[in-house]
Amino acid sequence: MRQTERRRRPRGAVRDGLVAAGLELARTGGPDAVVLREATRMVGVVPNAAYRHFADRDELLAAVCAASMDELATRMAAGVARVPGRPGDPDAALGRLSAIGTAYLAFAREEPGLFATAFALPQQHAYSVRDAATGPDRADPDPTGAGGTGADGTGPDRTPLGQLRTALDELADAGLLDRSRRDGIEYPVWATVHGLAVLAGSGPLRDVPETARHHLDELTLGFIQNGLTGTEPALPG
Amino acid sequence: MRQTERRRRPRGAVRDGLVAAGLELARTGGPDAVVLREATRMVGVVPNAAYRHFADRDELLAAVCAASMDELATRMAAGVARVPGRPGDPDAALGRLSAIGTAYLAFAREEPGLFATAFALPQQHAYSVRDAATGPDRADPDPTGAGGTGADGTGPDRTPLGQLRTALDELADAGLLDRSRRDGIEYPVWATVHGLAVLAGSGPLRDVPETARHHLDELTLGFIQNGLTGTEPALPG
DNA sequence: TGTACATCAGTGAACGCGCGTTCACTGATGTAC
DNA sequence: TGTACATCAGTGAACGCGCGTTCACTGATGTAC
Repeated sequence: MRQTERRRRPRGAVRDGLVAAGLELARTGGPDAVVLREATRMVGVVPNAAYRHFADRDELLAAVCAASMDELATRMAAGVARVPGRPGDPDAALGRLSAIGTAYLAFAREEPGLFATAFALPQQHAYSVRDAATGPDRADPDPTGAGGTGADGTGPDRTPLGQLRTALDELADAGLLDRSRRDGIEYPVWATVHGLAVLAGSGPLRDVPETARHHLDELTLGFIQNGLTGTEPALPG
Repeated sequence: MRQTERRRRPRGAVRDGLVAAGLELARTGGPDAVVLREATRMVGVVPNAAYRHFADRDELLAAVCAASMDELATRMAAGVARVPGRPGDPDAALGRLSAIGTAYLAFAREEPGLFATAFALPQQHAYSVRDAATGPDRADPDPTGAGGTGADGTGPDRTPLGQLRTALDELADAGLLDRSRRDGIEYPVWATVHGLAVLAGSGPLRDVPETARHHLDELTLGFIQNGLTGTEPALPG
């Protein structure tokens, strides 16, 4: 590979490569590990070449954060899709809500670096999940929490919060969640799962052994279900 | 101040000063802002002087983390102490539990840097809350989550988790929390409050306006109370 | 009570490191006529 | 279809920065006799 190789890469390959490299760095060491020079090294390009594609390091980090969040959303969607049962079926509704929580916790445990990165908003450059989309269109995370189900013409809301809302709507449709309590309930539920993920991932509970960890997961998902429906969850197995 | 000033400081003053300086840095910018050289500058001492008191930067950070956690514990204890009512009184029990959550959320909101630092365990040097104690003795945070109320002869457990356990015990004593559900319930409750603190502090909900933030707080504390006692919390005001 | 000496806690100078970022450049690609 | 030229996307070299950390030192403090 001499100077003939200068422009062999297809359009956008370097940019995509930098984001992919940043994602690998984030996977290993979290957002702080997303080092611009290291990413260019991995792509096989000179450091300042990155500035053809990003204004600065923070903009690269924003892209990596968005990609991490997209990865989480994808895993959650896959977990939900794996649960059989028609909409309106109470068991299916409970199963899908549980799948959402389980996928969230599994991602945090299996990919702690990416999980931390997904929620590490860069200082300067806001990012939307849309930026990370490889598929068609996505909606913004609605950070104001104003509410609604995201049916604003941009397609289903694939963000974690959007998927949670969908599951809670289904729970209400199935008659398991009182309608009067539906409004805004996604935030306490989200907080509970997120809190456990953080405490057990990088927080004071990070050293609990795996069996106890699983127990905490079930205890917490059970607490949520009880808080929503007033019923204890069925014991698995 | 010439060379005569060389050893004017009382014993331990530099070490304490470094931790205090680190705490101020953490208050402003979180754990990453705890820069050894900057702390020595604030104390008015040459950079390598820090190595008389700490093995390396990480050990300084550990002390600052412990001090941050202690600050949180102190605020929680103060909030609980402000609630009147004898032990066993149901209203008082609910009030103290609520005070714990409120103090936790208030600390996260008012001191985001310290809150992040309290939960940013340094890589190498584990810390215990005992390290940060200015008063007599304290118990360790029991990171294994094995359980128990911490009555192991080391005095009352002032850690956040310990205080939460005390409040939940009182709730059970008052008959508001079913004894069969008491065991381990502190973890889902902790996770819920912690999750909201993180999401609203540095997470995707960090830009919600203050009134909505308060609404989220009440919604979440209400979710917890409902999950524990099966009763909706009384509306304030 | 006074002296000798070990220890403690600071100074001064320097190090290597890797980072983000800027500058002037050059060759390859795509477009207009 | 062929040529002229603007733009794009890379190179090469260098910068200043502040960091954590190490070394040899020195003066002040506390202790033993």
